[in-house]
Amino acid sequence: MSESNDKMNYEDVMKLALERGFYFPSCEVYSDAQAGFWEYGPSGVSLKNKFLELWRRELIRRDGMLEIDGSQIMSKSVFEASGHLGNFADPIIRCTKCRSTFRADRLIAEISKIDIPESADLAEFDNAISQNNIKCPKCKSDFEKTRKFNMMFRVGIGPEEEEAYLRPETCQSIFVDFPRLFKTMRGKLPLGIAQVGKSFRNEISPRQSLLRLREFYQAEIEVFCNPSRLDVVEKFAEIQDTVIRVQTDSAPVAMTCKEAVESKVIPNKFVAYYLGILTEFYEKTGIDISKSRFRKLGEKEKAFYAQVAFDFEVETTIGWLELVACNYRSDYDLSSHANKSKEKFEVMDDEQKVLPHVFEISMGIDRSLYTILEHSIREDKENERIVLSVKPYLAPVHVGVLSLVKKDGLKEKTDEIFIGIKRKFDAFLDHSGAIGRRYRRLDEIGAPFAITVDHQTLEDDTVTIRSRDSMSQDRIKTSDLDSLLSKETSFP
RNA sequence: GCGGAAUUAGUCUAGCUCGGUAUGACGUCAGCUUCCCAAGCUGGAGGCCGCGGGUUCAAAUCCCGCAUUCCGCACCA
Repeated sequence: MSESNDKMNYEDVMKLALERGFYFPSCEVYSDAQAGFWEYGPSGVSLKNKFLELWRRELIRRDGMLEIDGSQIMSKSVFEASGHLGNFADPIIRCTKCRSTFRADRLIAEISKIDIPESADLAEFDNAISQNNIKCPKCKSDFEKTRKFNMMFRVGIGPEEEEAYLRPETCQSIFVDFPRLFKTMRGKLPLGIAQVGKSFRNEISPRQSLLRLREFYQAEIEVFCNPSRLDVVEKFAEIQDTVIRVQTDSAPVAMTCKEAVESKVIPNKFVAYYLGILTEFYEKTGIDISKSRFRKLGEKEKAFYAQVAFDFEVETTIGWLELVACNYRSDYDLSSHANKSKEKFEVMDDEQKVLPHVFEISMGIDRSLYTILEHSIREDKENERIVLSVKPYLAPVHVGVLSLVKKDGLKEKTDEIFIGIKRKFDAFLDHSGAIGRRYRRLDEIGAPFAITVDHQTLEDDTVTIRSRDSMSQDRIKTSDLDSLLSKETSFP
């Protein structure tokens, strides 16, 4: 890459997304469209599908995990057991005058130094506020009564509107399905169970398109393990020399997985193994790994169910973005569901009956796709073009099929070549306009190749194939197109 | 949710002060031209000016409400 190739920012990605069909606001023709909902267009869907195929290859198949597809609406009991009905709700207070909203527990703690657990009875907050004479910090007025704001979307099922919820994370189906899956799929610990799907959170202020949505995609992996065998990991050898970047305090430090375990930065080989294969996966997405870190979360930052937590974050032009939450959830989930449902969640491992612990790799797909776009898009000023230099196997379009000119039978020959490859590859046929313009369009959606039919094609059945990044062209036989494209666009 | 700014075609934008149904560019489509990198020529499509209400003979323009977007704050599993 020469120095004229400039990296681009959030605005540039947004513009590309709108103009080229990656993503755009949901319901935009109606004025009552709600914030926090976005649609993927054709280019976005194609990128997402390929990203998920890579995820399946690099994590699911590599580790022999099971993938399921659960319901998005789940019953009240699930979330009573999971703790989301109690803990996913914040006690909030609103000023009667300026209508500013605050977290009741945090404001009380800040002003009067009294710690009230956020799950406490609402009256406790009201009492503390009146006894300590707490007023709105902005306008000094009184507060309304404390109320709970739960970030789950409630839905009513059937004519009686039975209480149920849109899942706030996909993994709860994995936990409740675990006993059946372990039995019927002949499970053995450690066992990874994965799921891709939508989750729903009623965010107070959704922002920045794909980065904080109310309806979003997660790809979650829950690895069930025997907590006494966290350092007995045969596969560890595969990734012991893989370099990961870990940040425990001020700055990320690059180290191999082996070093991370030996220096106790990562608590055990089991966790290190998964952080290792996750890093290898993200390297293959084309995200710049030198701008990544596993940030170890402090006590206050961790989710209510997590014992140890690392966030996989990547630096972008709008700051560090959390792409994956890696949580060691211990037996929090399985024991909660066991207690609530009275089902047995213990399994046999090595002649020992255990209630498995869970290590979770909870990936935000939308944010990952944004980051891939931002790290791939560049302005090639020398050639006056925007190029999306994504990995060929992730490109929304693999190849453009162009006629140099429309006449003299070139159009027909081009159509014929297009028909020959369009089922196997994401190919885009284009006859209209100047050839340079057509190349530019393909550059913007990241098509790694363009094949062009010219007069010589009619004579010797060869075409030129142009590479997106170098703009250089080679002449090849049409009979070699299939094998060349297969090789160049295949997953690593 | 609070404060500030904004919202005009696929994208960017002029017009708003001082009311008379909208400007330009890029893009897009068709044709001509051109055998290789956003060229040129001709022609076309595309806007209830974010939504709703008010004032007025008349509203993109003035007033009110709402929504969305962006920037801060707060929140963020």
